[in-house]
Amino acid sequence: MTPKEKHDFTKERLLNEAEALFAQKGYDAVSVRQITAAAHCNLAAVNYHFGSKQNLYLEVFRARWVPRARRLQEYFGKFFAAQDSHSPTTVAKSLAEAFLIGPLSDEERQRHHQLMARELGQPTEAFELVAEQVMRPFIKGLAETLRSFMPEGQGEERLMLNILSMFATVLYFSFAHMAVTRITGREYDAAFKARLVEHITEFSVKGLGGIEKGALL
Amino acid sequence: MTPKEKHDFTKERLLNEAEALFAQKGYDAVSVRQITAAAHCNLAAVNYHFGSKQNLYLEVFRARWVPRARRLQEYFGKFFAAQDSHSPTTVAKSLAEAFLIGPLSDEERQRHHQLMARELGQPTEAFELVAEQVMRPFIKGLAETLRSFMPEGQGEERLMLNILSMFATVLYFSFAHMAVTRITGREYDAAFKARLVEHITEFSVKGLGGIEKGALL
DNA sequence: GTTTGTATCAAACGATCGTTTTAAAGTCAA
DNA sequence: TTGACTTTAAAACGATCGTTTGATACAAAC
Repeated sequence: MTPKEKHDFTKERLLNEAEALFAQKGYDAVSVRQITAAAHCNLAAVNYHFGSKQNLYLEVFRARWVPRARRLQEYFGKFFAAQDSHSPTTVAKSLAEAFLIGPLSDEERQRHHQLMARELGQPTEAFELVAEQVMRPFIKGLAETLRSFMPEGQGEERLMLNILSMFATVLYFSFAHMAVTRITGREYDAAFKARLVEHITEFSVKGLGGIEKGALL
Repeated sequence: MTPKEKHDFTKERLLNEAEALFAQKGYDAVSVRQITAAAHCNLAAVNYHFGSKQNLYLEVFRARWVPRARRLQEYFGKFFAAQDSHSPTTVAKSLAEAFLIGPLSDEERQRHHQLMARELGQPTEAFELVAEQVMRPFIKGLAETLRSFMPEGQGEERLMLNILSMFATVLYFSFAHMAVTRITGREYDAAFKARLVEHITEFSVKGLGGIEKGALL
């Protein structure tokens, strides 16, 4: 194994372990020593490869979180396009499907949403990255899609609130995974996740459906 | 000022400042020195009055969070009782009203929801306290109220999911305050908060309304 | 006036933090 | 084989962490 390959592997192991630990415990609760121990490398590796702990955190978003978010958005796009009809309901269903089942493993999904939730509650420099490169374009696209189902020039703000509420619900059932399990007594097996998709779709339809052409109010 | 009074004041200042800092930055990101500096008392005061930093955190929930949650629930109960008719819609409206406007100052509300969000994402011993003493009884009461509007013996799980989704939405718009402002460009003034209550009520009605007797599906 | 108990204080404890240094091990080109 | 360069390693840096100690101030009890 060449040094360059070893280098790359070490760097990637650090990114993986760092992301898992940051998602699980938060930035301050994780030490560089924990990360390097989990990645089976030397303590100094973080500062050698990333310059600082803070920059490793940012790189986790640049190299892991943002690409994964793009994969999620792609999955959503394809799932939505595959629906035989398009309406606010199918938008909601596709979103729930992508974010709660989708292409990610359970562990990956929870990492993803926990990191997002931490940045939502206490934005750092990483939030700028995520907001500009991922959230804004995706929300903009969603809004354009949904706008075609509503009367013209009406309720741009309402549209935004509904989109945010959908994300809120989806995010909640991922990042509060453990708490939901403890409150409801239900495990997150395939059946329950499918049930959640159904629920979130239905729950979201009113907000979106209220802006559907000719929908009953 | 007697020692006992001085003691009490110090202890309460510690609880106040600790809660604010824990909510704002999280447990690990706050040092005992920061807390005692903010409370204008000696470093040793935390261990003298509370035994440890960890126990101070727990005491924040016992002495501050839980009582405030009870005030919120009382406010909800009175607001709901004051409605001239009762339906899933008025339940949703009362919840949004209590949690987004209600009896709390903006700062208090954000503290409250940020602490809750942190425990939801990463439950500690404090979550047991909150779940048993606050969440379970409140959710149980809500479920009983809502059950009277739905067909018998149907959708107990659906009821739970809808209640959780309502809390998810309400929580989101409080704890992600800063992020929502940066994404939407809207400040959380009185007008926007009233708009949020209206939105959340409407957004939640489908899930709850779907179980309303004779509701249109 | 002495004792008792409570609260606060400065100071220091050992442990751990993020980071830096210095040396060693390795590959690759010349 | 030499020299340049990249990566890993052990050790130590100063700073800060949560906690403990011992002294001091002071009101209340006797």
